[in-house]
Amino acid sequence: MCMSDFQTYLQKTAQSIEDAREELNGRERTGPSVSWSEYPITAIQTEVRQAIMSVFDLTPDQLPDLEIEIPPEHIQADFAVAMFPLASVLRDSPQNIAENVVSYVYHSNEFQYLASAEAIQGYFNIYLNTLRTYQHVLRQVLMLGENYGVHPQFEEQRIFLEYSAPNIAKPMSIGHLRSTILGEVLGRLYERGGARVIRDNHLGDWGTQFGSLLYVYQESDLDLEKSEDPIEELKNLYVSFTERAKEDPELKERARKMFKHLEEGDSELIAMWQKIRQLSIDSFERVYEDLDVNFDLVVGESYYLPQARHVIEDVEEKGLAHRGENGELVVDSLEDFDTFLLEKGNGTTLYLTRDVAAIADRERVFDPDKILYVVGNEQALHFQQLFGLARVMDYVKSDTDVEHIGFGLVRTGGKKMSTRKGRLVTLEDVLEEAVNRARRIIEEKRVDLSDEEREEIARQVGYGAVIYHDLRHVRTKDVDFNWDQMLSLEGESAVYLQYTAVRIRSLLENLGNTDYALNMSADQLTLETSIEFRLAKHLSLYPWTLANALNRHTPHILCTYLETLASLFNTFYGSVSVRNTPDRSLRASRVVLILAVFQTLENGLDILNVPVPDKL
RNA sequence: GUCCCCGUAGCUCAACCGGAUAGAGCAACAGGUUUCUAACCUGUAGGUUACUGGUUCGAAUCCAGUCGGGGACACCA
Repeated sequence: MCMSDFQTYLQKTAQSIEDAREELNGRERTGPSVSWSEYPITAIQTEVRQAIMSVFDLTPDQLPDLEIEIPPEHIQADFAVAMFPLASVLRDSPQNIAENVVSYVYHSNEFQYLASAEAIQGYFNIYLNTLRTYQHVLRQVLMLGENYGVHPQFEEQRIFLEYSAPNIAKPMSIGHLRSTILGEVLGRLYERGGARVIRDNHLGDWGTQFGSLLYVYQESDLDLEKSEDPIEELKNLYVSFTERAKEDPELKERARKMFKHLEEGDSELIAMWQKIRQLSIDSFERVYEDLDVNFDLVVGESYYLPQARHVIEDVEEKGLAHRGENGELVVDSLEDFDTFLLEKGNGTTLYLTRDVAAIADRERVFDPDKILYVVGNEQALHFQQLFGLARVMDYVKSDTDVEHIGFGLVRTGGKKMSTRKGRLVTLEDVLEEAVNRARRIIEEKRVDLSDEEREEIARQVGYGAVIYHDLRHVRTKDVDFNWDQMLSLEGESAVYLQYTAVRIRSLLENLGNTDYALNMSADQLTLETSIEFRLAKHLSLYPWTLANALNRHTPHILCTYLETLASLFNTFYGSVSVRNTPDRSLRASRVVLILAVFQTLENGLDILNVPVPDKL
């Protein structure tokens, strides 16, 4: 009977997993399907390939991958393609090849977008039909609206995405933000790529640390019911324990024993554990709600305890492991890395044991095409061991991609943050400070607004700053935590993008009714300045940017893209007055342009989970 | 000790994962608003890509070594 509480918990969790599976299977799709061929940028690429194939009489198979590049500033051309990969195929110099293609384009009238071209240093540089490109790009953006950028890269695939994964009984640190935000954004990127994503918050709710915690908690006079901030109190208990354990190694042993009792199902300990777990989940929920982060599944490590026992049996049975001198189970070395433990000497499970069980369960239940883990780089070895063992045990199919999407540490004072060592910046503190800083500025700038309006804006700007700071850096590099830098509200920051979006919205309001612009057909669109064309050209690259960010699992590519878009728009804004454009059709065209910019900016910010305020 | 990641302008970062004269923001300097939001725009200045060698048509990017910083390594997660 003593296991009954835990059994009930296991059953309820199993049911929630089953519900998620049903929901996933029933999920129609995450959005409409948009094929690559609908995008002008793809059509441009096709024309380039067509030209090359015609000139040299090649079949598509013979054509190497030719990427369309954006030429450096001193080159006038709109796009460029390097001919170097063709040189070995055609046994000719890149420059000659480029010249041949240029001459073909010059004499041909079969192209819609390619207007002219030039050959420079082995590059095939193309000049687009400005007007037609402008018209088609803008039309496409407005036609697809919030679906502009959707592409079929991972059409119909199932992606199992683990992220956030905070440890219970501790406040979320600024380090958890990286996993939480990266995971959320990657999920959204996959959905734009046509995938069905299952988001799993893999709670750290089991392990020897709870032996430690339950030990000090029992000893203390802390009353969780009456505490105002139970999580903070529990963290303090935990920190005090690790400090004492440093002096007194005996304490560690007691913690391990306590954990053993927990794993054996001691009903009193289970009850305490459940209470602490629920309190933690409640406190996490507040943060997730604030950040607009949503999970399909919240399953902790604890759920996999029974399955982890089976893993231990299976591995032993397969003869992949041996017992060490204290009875611990040692997995023999796999591939490139050394031996590692799967069971402790006292018969309890490890993080890795439960993770192996978890990956097997995910494969079995969800049959995913990919299983992705958004977890810090410092756990790289753990995932090597996990994936290695899961493969040899056939817990994952050979055609299932498993990948550790690692990210750099958030360091404080040049060192790793650590709860135990008291070097911790909590996420809630950071978000609060961010909102405070934003509030101070908005109170100065917009005395005309009500307190409620300013509070809402401060929240959106503050949260946006924190989220964006994390996203705009290359994922794998470490970042040093710095208040001023993280909460900077100028230059390359979320507020620049938010400001630009609000500026466009305000501009549109100022122009009154713009329905006439929406009703324009593509061939009525016209342009006058080079900045208008540069904007449209940049808009055309948005779908590729999404695919690129997705393939490399690096949202910062999208950040850079949006910053360029905003910068181009602000240049346009500074040099052209839409309202005072005398020519009616040119004015209407400009309205279409800014609508398209706004739409793309909004689509991108939505993926990055950065809110767009009404005013600023 | 072994393994992994990183080193780019004074500072914080990019460089589409081998391509053309390495780009932005901040800070500095010089300008711009009686006109659609100046949290903005325009311009100037700032570099031996830590160092040394190698690979090739071509290197910040790949390889080797050196220096410097960070991280992971059996009963934490």
